[in-house]
Amino acid sequence: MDERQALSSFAALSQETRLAIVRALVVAGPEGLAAGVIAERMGVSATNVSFHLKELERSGLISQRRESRSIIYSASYDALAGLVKFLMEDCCAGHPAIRENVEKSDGCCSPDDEVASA
Amino acid sequence: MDERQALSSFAALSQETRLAIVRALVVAGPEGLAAGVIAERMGVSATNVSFHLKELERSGLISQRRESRSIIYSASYDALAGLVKFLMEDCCAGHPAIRENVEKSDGCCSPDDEVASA
DNA sequence: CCAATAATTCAAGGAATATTGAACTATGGA
DNA sequence: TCCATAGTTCAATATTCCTTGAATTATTGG
Repeated sequence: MDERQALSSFAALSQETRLAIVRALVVAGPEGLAAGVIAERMGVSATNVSFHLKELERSGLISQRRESRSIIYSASYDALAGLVKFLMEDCCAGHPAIRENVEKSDGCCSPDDEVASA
Repeated sequence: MDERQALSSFAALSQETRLAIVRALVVAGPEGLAAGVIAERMGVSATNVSFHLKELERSGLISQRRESRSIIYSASYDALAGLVKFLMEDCCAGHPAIRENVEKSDGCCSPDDEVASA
């Protein structure tokens, strides 16, 4: 992930609706969600969700595919992982202690926990 | 780190000058850098750097202290670590594989490498 | 106290983003 | 073919963000 991409990703994630969309898509997994479903869940208009989805796609955080009448969006795990890495590298540049801090207090998921489901 | 803080942090990091400032401050360490030094390094006016520093402080990513005539800014490692964690949790919410991916390809710094310098 | 240094705040203009409704495109079924 | 469904694109407006120069505040040295 180069700086331009990171800047664009941060911008994409700095908007409430878009952050919520990314979260929903990450939870949804590779199957993704149709634009209409996303709009409904977020409580925004079709026009508006379309605008935000385009922004997210432009930054590379999500991708789309057509499936019959629907357009299905899904999270780009590579891009998300790349962004985390970018942030970590910036942190570590100064003080490795941060990295430790992140890993120690990680209440998210342990590496060997649910890997079977991937 | 709650959502509001994350949104604000992403917004702060989505601007070229501000991202460069954070990087410089992370490298500078706890001693930090004076506003004037930052302005000079970034090649922007005093007014402009002041604006961006205020934005960064508002989001909690940096903090300031006065030292004689200068105002010294330094990175908030806690906030940065919190942001990394926030992102990781969003990732992991869907697929733990991402976390593995981040850790595997991390060419940044190993936990027991430079910790002595902290 | 006065001048110099270091920075911030204010106000104004310009640029980029976000929101909305109307018009348009693509797909699938009767 | 015609219609309904699912989305997008367009154009206009509103809002927020960025930049700049001028004025202001805080600190130190003479």
